[in-house]
Amino acid sequence: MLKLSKKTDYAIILLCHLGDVDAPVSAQEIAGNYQLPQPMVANILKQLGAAGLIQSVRGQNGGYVLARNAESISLSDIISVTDNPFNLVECAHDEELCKVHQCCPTRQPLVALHRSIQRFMEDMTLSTIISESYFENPDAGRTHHETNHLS
Amino acid sequence: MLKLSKKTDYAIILLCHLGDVDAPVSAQEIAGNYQLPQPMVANILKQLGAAGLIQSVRGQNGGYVLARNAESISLSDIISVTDNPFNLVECAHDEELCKVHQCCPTRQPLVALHRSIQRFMEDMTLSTIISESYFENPDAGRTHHETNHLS
DNA sequence: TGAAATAGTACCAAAACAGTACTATATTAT
DNA sequence: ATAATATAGTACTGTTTTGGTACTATTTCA
Repeated sequence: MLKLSKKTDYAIILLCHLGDVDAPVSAQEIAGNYQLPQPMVANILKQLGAAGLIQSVRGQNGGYVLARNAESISLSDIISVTDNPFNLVECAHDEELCKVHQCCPTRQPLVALHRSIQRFMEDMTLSTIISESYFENPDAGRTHHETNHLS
Repeated sequence: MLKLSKKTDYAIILLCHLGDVDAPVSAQEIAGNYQLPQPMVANILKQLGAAGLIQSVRGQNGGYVLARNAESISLSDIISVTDNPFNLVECAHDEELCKVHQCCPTRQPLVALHRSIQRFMEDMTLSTIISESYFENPDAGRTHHETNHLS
């Protein structure tokens, strides 16, 4: 349906948080902070860790920190982990998958759209996201940031 | 999962075909021509008709024709019918849906991505799609265009 | 040694997707 | 007239994806 999954939405929130803090942050801490389901958050963090976007610190007082600096993590990287590799159309990556790419009316423009989105997501880094997120409201300093997001 | 549905993929193919022909074309004819499931094609055409993108001609020798010229039908129009109105993120359309838009780290960049995609889809018209589709292969003149498309 | 973390899976319910089927109605050719 | 060929409208269904939970094992620190 051409929309991002909640997993991706959550992942961006988690990574933004990690990008703002130096010490390891635990799944529980983040889940509580944003009122997100704790097991979901834990699972997403595991996935992000397995993908190498974040690094884990095990044991008590453990948690997660960014594995690389926020400038080098793109929206595309995140979506690849939580939403599968981006594929607006199958044939965008492998021409062979479309048996009739020579005469297919949809291929050309859809691949163009795919590339346009792809490029946007590659240029949009975590640090950009963090710097663009605005906290201008009076409650910005509170501990809890309720989030009610993607469908 | 950030991909287009088959319905949308099919719809584009159908509309491209209608844009190339003047006389009404039946669901059966198109289904046979592109090797697509006939009931699916029929349903999509009904939906496109109900949405006002195409006009129906009932009775024998009936079928469908474009309701407006191909320049005035955008990819956005098509997707609205077959994929629901485009909503990368819920809050892109109604700020009130996000209880905490003031402090939500994802809102700003995701709305930017949403608008970027939206704009592309509005600028991409059916006539552009038709003119950009290439038929340079030797079989282009054949009656049947097999299509094996989106997942 | 116990508490608090992550690691790795496996599982499940609900929603969306892809496709089918059925009944009714309209138009045309014979 | 009437049979054939269309659309109109809608309801149904199996499969896949999504969103979320649960469980067991391992690591680390106090």
